[in-house]
Amino acid sequence: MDDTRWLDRRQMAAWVRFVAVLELVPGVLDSQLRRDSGVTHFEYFVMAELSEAPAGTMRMTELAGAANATLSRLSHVVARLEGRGCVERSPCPENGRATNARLTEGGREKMRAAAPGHVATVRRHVIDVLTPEQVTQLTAISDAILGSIAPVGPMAESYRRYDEPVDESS
Amino acid sequence: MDDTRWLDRRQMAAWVRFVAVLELVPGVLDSQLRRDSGVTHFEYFVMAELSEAPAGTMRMTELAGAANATLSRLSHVVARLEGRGCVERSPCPENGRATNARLTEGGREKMRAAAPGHVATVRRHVIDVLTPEQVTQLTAISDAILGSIAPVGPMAESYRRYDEPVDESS
DNA sequence: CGGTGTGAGTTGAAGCTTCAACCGTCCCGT
DNA sequence: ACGGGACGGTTGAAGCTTCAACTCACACCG
Repeated sequence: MDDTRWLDRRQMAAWVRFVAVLELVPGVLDSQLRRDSGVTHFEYFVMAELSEAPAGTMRMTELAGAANATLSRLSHVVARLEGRGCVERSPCPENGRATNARLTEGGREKMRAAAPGHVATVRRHVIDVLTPEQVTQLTAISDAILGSIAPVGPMAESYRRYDEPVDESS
Repeated sequence: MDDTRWLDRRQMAAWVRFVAVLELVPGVLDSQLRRDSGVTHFEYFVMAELSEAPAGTMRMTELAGAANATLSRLSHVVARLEGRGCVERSPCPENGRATNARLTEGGREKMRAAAPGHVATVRRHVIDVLTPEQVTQLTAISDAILGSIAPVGPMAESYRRYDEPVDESS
């Protein structure tokens, strides 16, 4: 009847902590950004992706992939950002059903203002509390987890963006 | 002016993936549980904590700590669970301002039904895609991150619950 | 052409979380 | 004994995400 393979102690130890991280970290990121810059972490991340794209422009679907979000969620968020003048939408000339989102100068300015505080938060709570080896381990662990979630997802490639130009293992 | 220490390539590689994990994993947990058992992951987790407490009972504040949530969020969720007959609330006899939450038999039944599918999901997307060493690494990494978020939080201790020894008494 | 199907986005409602204000209880100093 | 805090919890509104339905455009088949 019950052939469930339950988690053993070591696995539970990892899982309860990981769940806590999943619950708490987003809140920390959000509250720092909202308090200091009036944006959510997701809004920030979306604008960050746009800011790295050529001409600050991306198709909605592509942007959704890059931001790990559904098209619906992205659509709502971009609508909000557009209302605040951070982003502009325009129909894609080549493809009548597609929409392009572009980061405005105002949006770029907001990013410049928000970035230092955000990076500091990321360091304080994640990067700087880990050893360099742990940072590497976190990359591998995240890759493994993501691989099981988005087997051949459209974004699989996009994570590699910051990988070592010259692959040298230690 | 700008003395921000930006993230280097290795750090960015870790961060973008970690952000993706933070965005995607909760959705996976939620949708499996909602589809198969009609509960959110947070509801499940709250009931799981209750189910391990003596008499299936905990004070709201204690439960909030165990579930990594604010009291407000917990209060809303427990109200929902109470409406569905999974949990019961009663004023704490010893302390007039405290409230006890207790898992009902119905709630316990729901847990029994939901647990196998949930554990399978946790394995499929997290535990089983990692090597045993990575599971250990994830524990340490999560601990480090949590330590920077809840410096001396009330829960700091509760994560240790599943640590090594078999010294569990009830 | 017309028809069916799929891709790209948008929208509105419903649900959950967050935020701030609030109420009752307990503790403590005077 | 009493008035101010602090503690424990609840509540309602506002905000964000999810879900399902819907629109419009391209594509391909006959």
